[in-house]
Order: sequence, then structure tokens, then C-alpha cells
Amino acid sequence: MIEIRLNDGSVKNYDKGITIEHIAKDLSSSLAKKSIAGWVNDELYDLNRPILSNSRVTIVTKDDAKAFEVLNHSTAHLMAQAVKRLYPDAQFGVGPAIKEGFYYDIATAHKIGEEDLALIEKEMRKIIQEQTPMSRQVLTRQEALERFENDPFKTELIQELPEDEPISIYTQGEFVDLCRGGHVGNTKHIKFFKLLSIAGAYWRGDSDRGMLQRIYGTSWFTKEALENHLKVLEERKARDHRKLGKELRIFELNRDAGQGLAMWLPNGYTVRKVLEDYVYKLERKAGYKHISTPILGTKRLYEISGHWSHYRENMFPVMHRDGEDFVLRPMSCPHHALVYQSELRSYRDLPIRYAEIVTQHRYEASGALTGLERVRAMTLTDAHLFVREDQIKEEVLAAYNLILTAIQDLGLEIDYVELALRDHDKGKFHDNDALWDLAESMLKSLLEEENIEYIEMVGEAAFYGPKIDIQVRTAMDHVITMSTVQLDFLLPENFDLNYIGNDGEKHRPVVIHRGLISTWERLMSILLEQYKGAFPTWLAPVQIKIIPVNTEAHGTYAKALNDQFIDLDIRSELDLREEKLGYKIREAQTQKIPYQLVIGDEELNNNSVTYRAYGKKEQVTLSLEAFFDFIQAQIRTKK
RNA sequence: GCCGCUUUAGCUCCAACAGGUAGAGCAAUUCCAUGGUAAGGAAGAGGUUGCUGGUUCGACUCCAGUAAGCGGCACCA
Repeated sequence: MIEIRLNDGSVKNYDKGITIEHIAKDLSSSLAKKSIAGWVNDELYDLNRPILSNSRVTIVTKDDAKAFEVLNHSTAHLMAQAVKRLYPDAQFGVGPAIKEGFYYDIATAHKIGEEDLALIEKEMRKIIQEQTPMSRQVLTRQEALERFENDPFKTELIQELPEDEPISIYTQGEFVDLCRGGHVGNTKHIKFFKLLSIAGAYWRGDSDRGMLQRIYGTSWFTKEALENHLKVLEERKARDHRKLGKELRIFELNRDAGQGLAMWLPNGYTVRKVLEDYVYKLERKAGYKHISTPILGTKRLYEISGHWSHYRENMFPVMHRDGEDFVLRPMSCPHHALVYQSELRSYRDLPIRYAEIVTQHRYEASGALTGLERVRAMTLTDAHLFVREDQIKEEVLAAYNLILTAIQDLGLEIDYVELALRDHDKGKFHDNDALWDLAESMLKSLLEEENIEYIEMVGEAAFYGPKIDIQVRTAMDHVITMSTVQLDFLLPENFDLNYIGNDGEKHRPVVIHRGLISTWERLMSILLEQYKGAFPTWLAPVQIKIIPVNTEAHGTYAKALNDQFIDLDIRSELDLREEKLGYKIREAQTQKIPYQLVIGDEELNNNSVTYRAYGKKEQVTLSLEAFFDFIQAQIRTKK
């Protein structure tokens, strides 16, 4: 007999070798139905894995996040079995559960296409019908290596497992896989799944190694849950900024203009200009000085800054003229350093905060380019703060708070904050451990003092220093960097930047790189997705559409109204086309214009307006004065 | 960059094609109609089927190459 301590603290005695399945049944039949796996002490057990000693047991039910993971992991195995039946030469890399499903990496001479997904699904259903048990066995390292001796992928994985780790394999019918578990115990538990896409993926995520074929899928406990998830995927597509950007005439990409080189259309540029003005004002208030420096610079400049040795691959190639090499600028720090250097600085001058709205060019890998999200020419407000060491904390914090203000004003949400640190890959990072330690500990203690939750990302730092990155999630569920604050002790060294201290001696300033809200391109992609194209009034390209009921009778009043709005800096447009009212309303709604004003006799006679807000059905009539106040308040409060 | 897929009118499109040089809706144009909140009617027009080459009597259709786009992977100072 062994003692099993349950979740509620009670202790029960069972025969040695009891399983989660039996314990669940013993507790209640409804629990048995819902149970998927169990935690035994801190290890995840399958339903049918024997428990051999006194243990703490927590039953994992379908409602637990862990159960979704187990189900998807098992579905990955099921898929692998089906793939192996269809393509017997198939060998498998890794096949984990992921946030919304699973994938499995497959090596086979057969090129898996869209049509194959249906065939694989069919085979999977066959295996489910066979009600194949999934059973666990533990092997020694030697046995495992022998078992997988013809499988280079699994052999490699086994060799990398720690010496003392038990090696488990799972068998379902003729299919055997190296796997930690847990699993659902029998393929019959897998019911509602769909294979979604095929992709290429490097073995071990290493671009120097071979590429496998990856199949993505998703698996759920109920039909509704699966259907709901598929609907979510559809909805994501509907708010894809590339689709919305085209529909709303925000930007244009053209192969003749160049890959990743976006053109801003009038609607898009209007929004961008509002953002630029907003940021300019925000920065002025925060003590930044704006400068402007060229897009083209000498290669020498980037040699001095250190970018040439660390970043050359991501720059457009050199242009040679008059015995000088020029490059398109990929970032602003070197120019800002030169501007700093242009006068003698006193400790009293610091901090000096330079901001610049500027276009930068980066040679992004062609496969990385995605609409406005990843481009090769981008315009942004880039800033560098030149500070004394004793000002670092205060200035990093101020920059961080400025970022929060902007993100809040724009109605965006932070997904998480990341502290990017170096690792010991000396080639990747500037080599000065003392400075690194100082910079990293400063950022860390600042985040902790301010109670800012963060995730440490070792090896993700910039080559010149650690950084705090603010990550957001796109509609397509990509995580991208929105804002960044980076500490840099290297740039001041490389440019020999100084200030005169109160001791009359030269001292080294520290540079803080600050990316406020990414680039206008990326920001636009995020805003489009965030608002599904329906911009808040203060950002909307067109804020008001004025629609006279009858052009002849009401056109003059409508025109006068439109002029008044424009005088108040409200982006109003007049629709005088000879079309039905309903047609014009529909078009204004489709264009997601925040307010449509219909002007007829009633409005003309009472000096009023009747508006209909985007997405709403009701009509509201207000006096002209009241509407002016209303719309201006909307804009002022960034609604 | 790598793997796979896609590319037909300004836009959208599982229109078409065992290989016989293309079709719809919307938009645009013209005409008619037109007073209250999501598409009034009619007509005509619009295409070297991404590009280059090959196979063929004949290619949107098959093949090769190339470009861009899409899904991922790698990359993202």
C-alpha cells in the first residue's frame, strides 16, 4: 500500500502501482471523465502510469491549461504516427505543444503540400478509431541510443539529455517516440483537431543545419472549442494591418518601389503627421531638443561607433564617391554623438536629450519583411540622452515613463517588459565585463525598485549594452518590440565624448538610447490592428463626413459647416456626389469615419447637426455649438 | 537568406481551361433617377492571365528560371 495525499489535504491508501485514472474514478465519476493527467509530486503523469511510492497527487482536468498542453502534445504524436504510415521514410525532430496547438518537425523526401494535410488528418482519424493505447516505458541511455540508432535526430536529443535524467519513450501501436510525456493514454481521447499549415523550420533552430518540414495543428476537448479557435484565427486575418491598410488606403507596397519600401498614402500620412506632432510636443515637454541630421553618412562614422564591425550585414552596401565610402544610415546614435561633441559640455549641461524624426534604412532579410511591420526604410523618432553616471537611473526611469505615457495615449497594451542581457558569446558583445556588470545591475535594480515586472532575456542585449524592451503583441500574434531604453557606455568611449566636471576634469558621459514607439511604419501596423482600422477620432484620417440630404437645398449650408470644421483644424470632408443618402452613409461606415453628419432641412432651420458615430445605428442631434464642443473634447482627450 | 505555397481587370474572386488567347461582383465612366441613415437603374469600357524562356500547330493552363506576396524558420543592433 502507498499513501496518496490529495489536493484537499486528505490522505488515501492505495495499492502500489495505482494510476491517476483509478484515483480519479475512486474520487468521483465526473472527475474521472474530466481527468487528463496528474501531477505526482512535481512530475506530470499519464492517466495510466503506475504510481510506485507515497506521493502528492493533483489531478489535471480538461479545464487546466496543462491539459490543453497534454492533449496537443499527444495530438502531435498521433500526427507523427499518421505521417509515418503515409511516408515511411519520415523521421522526426521535435514535436511540442505550443500556446495554441502543436507542431511536429518532419524529415521526409516527400514534399508535404496542402493536399497532404487532409490525407494526414484522415489517417489520424483512422488511428483514433483503432483506440491505440499510448504507453510509457523507461529506458537506460544505452537502450535508448540503441532503440533510435537509425534516427539521427532522436540520437542527438538523447545525447544531450543530462546523465541522470530518466529516458522515457512512448509507444502507440507501431509508432515509438522519445518523449518526456505526459500523454492522454489512448488515441481515442483525441477528437477535435485540425492541421493548419506547413512550414520550413531549421533543425534545432540553427540556420547552419538542415531544414525540416513542420506541420502546425491545433487540438481541443470540444467541438465548440475547436470551432471557436478557428473563428479566432479567421478574425485575426480580418484585422491584419496589410488587409486594413489596403482597404483604408493607408499605405502601398509596390515591387517597383522596392521590397519593404512602403509608400504612405494620404490617409496614412495624415495619421502619421498627427503622431509626429503628438510625439514632438511630448518630447519638448520632457526636455528633449530636436535636431535633424542626414540619411547618408560616411562608412568611417560607423567604424568609429563600432556598428561597422557588429552590424555591417544589416546595412545597405557601400556607395563610393570622391574617394569616400558612404552608407545609408541604419541608426542615429553616431550622428547624435557628433552633435554632442560639437561643443564643449559642462556637467551642468547634462542631461542633454537629442531627439530626431528621421528615416533609417536597414537591410532586413527578405523573408522577414511583413507589410509595415518589418520594412527596410523606416521613419521614427529616435533619441539619445547624454547623461552623467549619477543621472542614469533618473533618466532611464523618465524615458520609461515617457514611453508608458505614449503607449497609454495611443490606447495600446504592453504584452511584457523584457530586460535583455548579454551572454558570454564574446564575439557578439562588446568586451568589457566591468561596464556590462555595472550597466546590467543598474537596469535590474531600477526595474525592481519601481516594481516593474520583467522577463530576463540572456543573450538578447545590444552589442553595446543591456536594454529594456517593451513588447506588444500583434493581431497575428507576433510579439514585436514597441519601445526600448538601452544603456551604452561604449559609444561615448568610441567617440571620445566628454564633459567637464565640477573638478575641472574631463569625464565620460553615458548614452541612453531611447526608442519611443517604434517606427511610424510599425506603429501604424499595430494601431491598425489594435483598432481594427477604426481609429479614435484624434487619429482618424477623416474625422467627419458631411452628407447633405439634398445637394441643391442643403449643399451651401453643408459647405459652410465643412469650412468651419476645417478652420478648427478638424479633418472634415464633404460628400456632394449625386448618390443616395444610404449609399453615402454606407461608404462612410465602410471607411470607418468616426462621425457622419447628415444635413437636411431640420439642421438647416435649427442650426444643428445630426450625427451618426462609426459602428452605431443611433442618430444624435445637437446644436452646432454643442457639437463643436463635443468633437473638440473628443480630440483633446484622445478619444 | 532557407523551406513550402500563391500570383487572372483598380479591388475582391475555389469564373474558366483533359492545352483551342478569358468571366463575375464592386469601384471607375456615361446616361436616367434622386429628400433622411449600410448598395436606385441602365449602357459602354476596362486584361500581353507577375516577368523571361521552353514544350506544342496552339499555353492563363504543362515545364524551367526569375520577381513579388503569403505561412513559417532563421534574423531583428
